[in-house]
Amino acid sequence: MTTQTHPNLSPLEHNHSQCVSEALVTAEHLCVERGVQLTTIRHKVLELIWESHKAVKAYELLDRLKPLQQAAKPATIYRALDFLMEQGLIHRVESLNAFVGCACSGLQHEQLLLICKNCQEVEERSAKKVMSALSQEIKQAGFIVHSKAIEVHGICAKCQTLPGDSVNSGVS
Amino acid sequence: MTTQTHPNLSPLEHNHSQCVSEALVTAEHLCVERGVQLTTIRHKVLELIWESHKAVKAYELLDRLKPLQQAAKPATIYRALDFLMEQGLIHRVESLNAFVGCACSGLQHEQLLLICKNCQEVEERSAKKVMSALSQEIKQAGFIVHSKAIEVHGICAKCQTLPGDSVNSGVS
DNA sequence: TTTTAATCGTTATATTATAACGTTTAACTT
DNA sequence: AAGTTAAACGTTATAATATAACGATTAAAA
Repeated sequence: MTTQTHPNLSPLEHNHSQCVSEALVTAEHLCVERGVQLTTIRHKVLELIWESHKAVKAYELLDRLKPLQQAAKPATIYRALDFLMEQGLIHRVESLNAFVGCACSGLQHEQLLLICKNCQEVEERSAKKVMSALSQEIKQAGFIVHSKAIEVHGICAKCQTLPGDSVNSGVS
Repeated sequence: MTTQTHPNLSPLEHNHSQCVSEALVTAEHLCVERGVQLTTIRHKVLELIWESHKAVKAYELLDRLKPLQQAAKPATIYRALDFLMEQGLIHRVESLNAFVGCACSGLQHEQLLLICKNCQEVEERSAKKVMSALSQEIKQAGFIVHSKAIEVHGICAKCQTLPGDSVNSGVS
């Protein structure tokens, strides 16, 4: 297995610190390019989100931010999340009311999210064929798109190989 | 324009009472077939949801149920919604925390939802090509699906032809 | 008809998110 | 560099969404 990227997520199975630093460096560059401020708070929140590839809840982030930022309140987190979403640095997982780092920051941004019920990790896929079929369908409907959410829940490849949890089996 | 179905939604532009009664009759039949109880409360909630093709919030339903059901409390609504979702009689719109009647009840159930930001109506589409591309993509990822949510926000065809609201323009 | 399971009533509370307003900090203007 | 404006943040309060828990009632099964 390579250590370059996250072929199938999980801090244990890829070089996660590299994964994180890539994301942070990219975020820093993008914010400079765009003339927007990746403030200390925003940077910290982005780091916290990137601690794993799991979808993370706003109030969980708040709990984890408080030790680093005494004054942190719900608004602190939600403002940071709003900023990070506007900049395409994180995804909101609509079906979980949760958030996850975006590995494709700055590029094509609406992605297929594969959300594992067992390990909570979220895999992003650009799914080009899905996206083009979707664009066609939308065009046929005469609909003007503002945003898309394509979220699939189930069990990821990694968890399928694991024993127990009575977590396997499902519908295609 | 035909009065048979909802070619492009909105109670004003199709025979909505027929649309509703079809949905209710289908629901009643399905529940009998399945040996599950479409109780008075559940039936009322389903009717309320079908009052329009808009996505409707749980607490809005609660307010509208109260006059018909004195004892209604949040749990009353959420229990009914859970039942209706289990039976595939409604969709949960994940990106709005809201609910909408399902016109395809009992059939293939995971659909593309086109959600209009202007009129709040939700158009369901089976989008076969999208679904098959999605299945392929998921298979490639080695992922086992439990559920899918495919939600697109934007402006529906009908609202595009309307004046004002500075609601048009968007990305494909 | 007894037993069991499903549904509902009720109270309480957890979770998620936003509003509003004043203060501080950063960026822009001259 | 000083004054001006806009962005970000602190803070309090509260709105909106959702679930837990437990007893009472109703329906179904044995």
